Amino acid sequence: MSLTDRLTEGIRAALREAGLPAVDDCAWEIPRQGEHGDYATNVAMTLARPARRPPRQIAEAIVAGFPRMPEVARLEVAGPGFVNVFLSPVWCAESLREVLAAGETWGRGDLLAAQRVRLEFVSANPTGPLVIVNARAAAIGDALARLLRAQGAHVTTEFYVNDAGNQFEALARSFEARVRQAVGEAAALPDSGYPGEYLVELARTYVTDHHLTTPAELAAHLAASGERPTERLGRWAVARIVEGQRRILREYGVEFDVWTSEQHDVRDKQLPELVLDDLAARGLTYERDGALWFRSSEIGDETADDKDRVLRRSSGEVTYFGVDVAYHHAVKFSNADRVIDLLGPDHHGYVGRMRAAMQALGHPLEILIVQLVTLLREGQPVRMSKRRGEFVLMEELLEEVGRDAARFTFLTRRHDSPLEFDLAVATRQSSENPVYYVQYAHARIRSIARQAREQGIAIPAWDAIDLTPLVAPEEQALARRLLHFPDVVRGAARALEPHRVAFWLQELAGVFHPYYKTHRVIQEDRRLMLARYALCAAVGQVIENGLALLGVAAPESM
RNA sequence: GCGCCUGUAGCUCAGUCGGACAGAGCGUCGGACUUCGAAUCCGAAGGUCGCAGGUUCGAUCCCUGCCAGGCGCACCA
Repeated sequence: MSLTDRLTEGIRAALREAGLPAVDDCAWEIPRQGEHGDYATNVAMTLARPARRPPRQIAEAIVAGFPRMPEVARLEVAGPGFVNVFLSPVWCAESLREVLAAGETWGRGDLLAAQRVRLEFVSANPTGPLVIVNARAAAIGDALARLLRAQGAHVTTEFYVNDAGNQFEALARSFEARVRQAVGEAAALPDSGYPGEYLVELARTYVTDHHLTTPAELAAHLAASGERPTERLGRWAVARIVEGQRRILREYGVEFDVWTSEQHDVRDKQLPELVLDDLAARGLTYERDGALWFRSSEIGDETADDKDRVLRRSSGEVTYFGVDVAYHHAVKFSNADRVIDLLGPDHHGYVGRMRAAMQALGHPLEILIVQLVTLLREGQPVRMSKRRGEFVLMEELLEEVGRDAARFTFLTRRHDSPLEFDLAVATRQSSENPVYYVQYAHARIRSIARQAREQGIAIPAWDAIDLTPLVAPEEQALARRLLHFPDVVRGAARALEPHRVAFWLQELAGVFHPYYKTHRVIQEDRRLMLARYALCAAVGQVIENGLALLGVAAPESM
């Protein structure tokens, strides 16, 4: 049971004692002002109406009837009726033992125990290299997976490769034109093609790999395969592009459990036809103008769609929407209790119909929109458009800014807030980036351990260390802050907001650095030294745990 | 026209379930290295929380309207 749970029990006991109405839960907040205590609750104010008594009077009764607990030094009534709790300094110092004993598990919880979660993110189209917004989605998605796992969830991460339909056709035809050009043939890009330079390079690789130098050789080569040339070339290009995306993500520290091919795993298995029949049997569709429509506008709550959507075109081809509905129903929800999709901002017009379809099928789909990244270089906007072939690659971001700094930067913003990212500024300031502030605190702590080893100082087991010398305000502040960590992780997991962890780590480092500056660990007073050593070890452990949740390294030295 | 997101310090952004005096980083200005790492620390300046109403003990937060910026509104994906 966590500290706040125990405090809530104390409140409930006090309410019983005073004959006041019971409460299920109790909102504990950490006051900004130190003089308002370590924890505060407004429970007396919320009880004022049902109990028909003034809030301050209720608060007085709570304070009078609160049971004695080793955690709590004293309580007081403040302001309009807050109950402020002051923790016992001795108990706070002792609580470090719990952090040290828990080690890398400190911060984990069971909020989502045994829950099966399917989490899809990035899922960039296989029409070119990954760009900045993909890096943002990857950082957020990966951190979410780690957060949910830390709360006991079984998470399956997925990258969905949209290698079918019109988009694939456009890519395949563009690539075919580039290959033909590469052997000297006069071939024009299709109107809706992709003009980017990368396809030119990829075509060059293709003809080199296959030892093709003339149009005649290319023609013979394509004829020999027996496949439709566009199809063959398109498949080859997609495989190469997806492999490139996977490689960059791996360098970024992001690995997916499942890579799904729309062509092989969905269309070839006839899932759309099966699910569309199922939808029709449930009366959720109708035919009009030769097409099959989904009754989006009639289904679901007020957040649902405002018009009906086509599932199967009059040509007989299933739409992207139809395929997606089928895949979510037949695969994702059949293997998971929760499905979370991270989508790009260009998809938010799509959310309504998808949510309506999932509601109709009884599936609680959760969709997070990762907002746009506006890329700047020296304050000037950089257009990101695959169609114009003018964009900044995720690979360049990793080279210029680095993996840890990039990930941390993305994780210090809410996912639904548009982000401005100035490459030049990020590069110039990289040594002052907040991520290094946090990492540096960790490296300093490890440095203390190295120093102790070099000086031959023996560190006993944590149990054998007396922690009562930790009475300085800075030491108490650090110990109390470490107690918050499990609550922070739980809150971030519940809200699906990893940025809370990133901000909290900066605050922790912001308390540690001044402490380090003014309080020496290694010193003559052995009792004090060991107590401080244990405190620093606990801080280092929590920084490591927090950074691990974000997929950022906790270096031994920098 | 309709829908979604956003509007908080010069810039980039936090602000939990409505709570006490509005927060950080960067930038600016002024200081601190013979002691475990100066990627650090100490101090200062910097605010009409877009605007106007409403709800209530209390609103940056919830509701309504307006203004501004971004994005989306296909038998595309």
